[in-house]
Amino acid sequence: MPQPDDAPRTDGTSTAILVAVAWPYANNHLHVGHLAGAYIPADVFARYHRMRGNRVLMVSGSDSHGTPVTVRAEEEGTTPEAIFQRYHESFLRTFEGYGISFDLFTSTDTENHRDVVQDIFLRLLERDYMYEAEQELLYDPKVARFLPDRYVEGTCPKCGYESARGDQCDNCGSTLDAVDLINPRSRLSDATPERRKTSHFFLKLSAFNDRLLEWVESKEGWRPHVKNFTIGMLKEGLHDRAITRDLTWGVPIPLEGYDDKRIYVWFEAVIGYLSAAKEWAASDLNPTGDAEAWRDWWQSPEAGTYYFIGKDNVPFHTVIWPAILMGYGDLNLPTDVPANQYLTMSGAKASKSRGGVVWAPDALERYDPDPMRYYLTAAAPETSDSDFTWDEFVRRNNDELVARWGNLVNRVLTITRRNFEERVPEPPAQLSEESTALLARVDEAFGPVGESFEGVQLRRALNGAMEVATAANQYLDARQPWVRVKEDRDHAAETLFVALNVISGLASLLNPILPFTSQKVWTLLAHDGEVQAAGWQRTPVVAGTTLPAPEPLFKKLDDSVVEEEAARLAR
RNA sequence: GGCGGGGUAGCUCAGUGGUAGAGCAGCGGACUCAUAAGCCGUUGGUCGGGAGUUCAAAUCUCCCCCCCGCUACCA
Repeated sequence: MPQPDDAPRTDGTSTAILVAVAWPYANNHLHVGHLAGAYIPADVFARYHRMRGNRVLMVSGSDSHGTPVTVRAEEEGTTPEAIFQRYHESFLRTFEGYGISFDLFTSTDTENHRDVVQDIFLRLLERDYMYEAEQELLYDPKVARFLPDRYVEGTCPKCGYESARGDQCDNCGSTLDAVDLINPRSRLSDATPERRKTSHFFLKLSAFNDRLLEWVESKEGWRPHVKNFTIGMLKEGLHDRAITRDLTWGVPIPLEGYDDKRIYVWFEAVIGYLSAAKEWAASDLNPTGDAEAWRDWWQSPEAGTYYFIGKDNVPFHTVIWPAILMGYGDLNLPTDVPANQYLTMSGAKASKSRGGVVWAPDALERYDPDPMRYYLTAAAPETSDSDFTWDEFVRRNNDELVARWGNLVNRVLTITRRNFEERVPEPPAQLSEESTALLARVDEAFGPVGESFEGVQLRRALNGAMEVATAANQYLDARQPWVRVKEDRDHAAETLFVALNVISGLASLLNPILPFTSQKVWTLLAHDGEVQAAGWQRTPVVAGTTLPAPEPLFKKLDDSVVEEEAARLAR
């Protein structure tokens, strides 16, 4: 059977890698925090594995269901479908613009997803991992809807704070139960909520507690905050959770007599990873035409499955989703969940609801995707919250991309073309020691840089590649080809030949992070095809090749950008 | 409150037992091919505080202080 990804391999093996990325909630545009937290790391990881010749399937989709979508629709006097559709399209444009290379970006609003969810629901019910039970919840009679705890406000029974939310008091920090609030009122209508009994399906999470704990404790290499947080949760003990709600917008329950209830998003959305893989396999996007191809990623024991999410999503991916998978059976559990922490905006937490957000589509109107990808990778919140500042963006763009890397390419190509009839010069039969050492340096970098990408230590990978660019600049300064070309042409020829080869290696090393400009470098070196298809290795630059005229890879940004963006943020 | 992450040079951060590191900023220098970019040298830290283990601790243990997040019927 032909493989969906037939890129060359460097080590003779090809592994199925599922790159599963958080499902954005379709109630607003994406901001740079989303890009840094999930989409860019996922894409960098996926592109690296494609270069390695692995079969990558990268999927996600819009989360179309949920109370906020419904509420927003009512505010705007439109339908949840219309809200979801608007932002789904925005997401697709954003991904295209930033080069986020999904194999499929679908949504939870598909028949396929409904079928997959209902299949899982029924099997878990059949296996006694679900049960029906009655519970008492708050109901808003004015809008005729049961209220999530968050949508109830009232006086905190512990501290007397008058605007406590149903789930937690912002004043004293206590965790609350909405039915305990004094003078409760609905945030949807200001009506006084009433208690009503309602029946729901519960997922028996408690049944998976021990298995989950054993599984997580066996995981090596997980980020400390992900692993420790999960273990802590499991040691405290899981409680069963209702997975249905009294709603009409969502996946219907596949049983008679539940027309006014829906399967709730937190159970249903994570299933999207599986339904998206199935949708992809059955679609024209799958070059093999084999609708069962999804099994390569979900059932093969050699496959790797990686989930790129923000830290607020950790419990759903390290506890609930694995529990569902265990209950259903015969499906791979997550290999790793490299959740990122938060990206703050000049010190403040990025938030869709509050201001101070850099919107992803907006930023792309003023800046190129690669500098954004570079900065958001270099400053990614991998181990702790990190801060986005325009000052740092401008500095990294100017000092690192323009001055160190872009200028390296530009200066080498310019000197070469001017002095060697626009061709790659012929090196001597025997390279000097320093030339051999530099070529070895770039070739050997593929090892550790690759390992860093595999371990989702993207900042480390980026630094590993950029150090090679520094070494190349040092080499050039030491050998001064612009001087030697006048007195010892062979010496300069060797220098430039080696430098061009190092640049070729760097284009590949940086391609996962900088796909647009790496391809540009590829073209400037007169290589054929795509850098990605050349594999995870340096592609030799051949003497005698005619080189096209270079043009700058990156634009230098003026410091005034910092004030302009600050003014924009303040609006 | 509980749990988790973090507190290392002016700034952003790397570094999990063996004589404190990078980039930027600052200072000095040589060069001039290149988007006035690149290169060399250099100033600068009692590694949050305290105690302990060890021949040796930023790195392990305990206590304390500070910042951030999570606390699952919001996703």
